Order: sequence, then structure tokens, then C-alpha cells
Amino acid sequence: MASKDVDDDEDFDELEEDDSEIVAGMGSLTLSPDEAGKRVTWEKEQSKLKSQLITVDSPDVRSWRKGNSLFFGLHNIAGVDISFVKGTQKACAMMVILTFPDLRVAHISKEIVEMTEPYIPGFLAFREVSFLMDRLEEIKGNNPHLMPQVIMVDGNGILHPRGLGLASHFGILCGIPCIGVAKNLFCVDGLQKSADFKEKISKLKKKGDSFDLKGDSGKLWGKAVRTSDDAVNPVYVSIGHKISLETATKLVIACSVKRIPEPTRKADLLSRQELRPKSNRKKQY
DNA sequence: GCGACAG
DNA sequence: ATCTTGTCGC
Repeated sequence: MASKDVDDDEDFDELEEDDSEIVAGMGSLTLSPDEAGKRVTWEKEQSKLKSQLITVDSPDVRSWRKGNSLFFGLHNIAGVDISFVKGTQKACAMMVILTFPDLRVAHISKEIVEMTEPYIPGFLAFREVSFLMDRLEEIKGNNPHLMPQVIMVDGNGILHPRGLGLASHFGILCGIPCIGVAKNLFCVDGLQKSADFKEKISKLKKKGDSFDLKGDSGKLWGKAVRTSDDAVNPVYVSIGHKISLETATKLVIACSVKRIPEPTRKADLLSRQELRPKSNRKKQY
């Protein structure tokens, strides 16, 4: 390609700087070549794990039932979350154990960590799951009697581009039933925050109201759930692992006081508090 | 081609 | 995720 087509009027762009940060159109935002490479590996990993996914109530979950009570044998729920310090890699990984049904904090397992992997939509688990596993192992080693019967995760389960969000990924790795609870809708399979979608949300009038998140393919990805009479915005519940969408939804509602169900809400509050100077801390509960 | 994108 | 004060309501 020569360059002497002089007289092409204007003096156009010579603007080709070092784009070490390539703008990839691989279905994501700006990715470096390094990150683009990880995706290939990570997608394979998600595919392998997905083959082990269980989307119905496991024997453990079914054993909680007694008579008309769906959660009679449930006494221990965990909530996990990771908070960060603004422009750093420093973060606090948190797993809180709550009693059920009273929802009191029974135990806290936390650790200040350095995040190494980047956040890439669709690959959140590769950034956070190892730190969550560490919290669980810590509890198993030091307080085995507090091991959670089910875990609520801040993020999606199967409501994910490849059907394997953080809640599912974590559930498969640890073997404990997990539920995905996201604050924002991950638009997959045609799901979108359209006017029609907002219309459905406006029809959720009270705590416990919900509607199915069914994609263009007909697949049921999860449910939009109003978790409080006060909170207009719903949360998006999806199967993580070893629990059905119906049971997961009922449990999320049973654990909700504010918009975010208590397990993940406490995990979020406490992990953030941990990253703040002691002097500026207030009682979160 | 353009816009969107859990935490 | 995080950046941030006031403000409306019980």
C-alpha cells in the first residue's frame, strides 16, 4: 500500500500510535492481547465445569423439608462478597455465616487480598472464586460445625452468556448448594431492559412478586424478584448449583429484609467496613 | 457496524 | 466495583 497517492486532498490520519490496548470486538469491552488469550482458556474451563452443573434440588436441599415447611432443616446460610479499594488491587474477601430463619450473623471469615485477575464480563469467577474458596476452606479447618448448608453469591449463576456464572462456578468447585443474586440484569439470549421489561417490573407490587426471565430460545434463565415492599428494583435470582430456581427464589425472599437479601448484604457491608479506617466505622448490625 | 456487558 | 450530599419519608 503505497502512500504517494498525493493529491488525495486533505492530509489524513497518520494517527497510529502504540495501541497496546487493543479494542477487541470479541463480545466484550477493551481487552489487552493478554486478556483476549485468557478468554480462550477460560471458556474451555467453563465448558468443563458446566458438565457438572446440577439444576435441581439436591438431596441436601430436599432434606430441609418437613411437612409444609420448605426450610425446616435449614439453619446455616452463607453470604459472600468482595469489596475493593478504589484505584488499587487491594480487596477484602468476605464470607459471613447467618443463622436461619432469624438471619443473625453467627460468624465472619475475612481476608485482605490482592486481586490479580482483571474483571471481564462473563468471567467474574476467574477473578473472585479462588478467594471465596479460601474463605470456605478457612471455615472448614477452624470451624467445621459452621460450614454453610447453602451459599448466596453476589452475581449470577446460570444467568450467564455460557450458562456458568460465578455462583455456578463456585458451587461446582465447593459442592455446596449456591444461589446467584445479581443487582443488575445480565442481558443474554435476548433478555433486555426494554420498555416491555420495565413494564413487567412495574407490575411487581409487593415483596415476593416475581416473573420469569425467559430468553428468545425459550430457556428459563432465572427470575426477577421484588424482595421488599419498599424496593422497586428487583434482584435477579438464578440457579447456582444443586438447587432449583423455585427453591432458590423462595429462599431469597425468606432472607430478604431490604432489597439485597441479608446474606450478601451483610457480606457487602462488612467487607467494605473492613477496608475503612477503624475510626470511621459504624455499627452495621 | 454499533451498542451492551454480573462485580 | 468505586466516585459522592443532600434529601424525602417514617
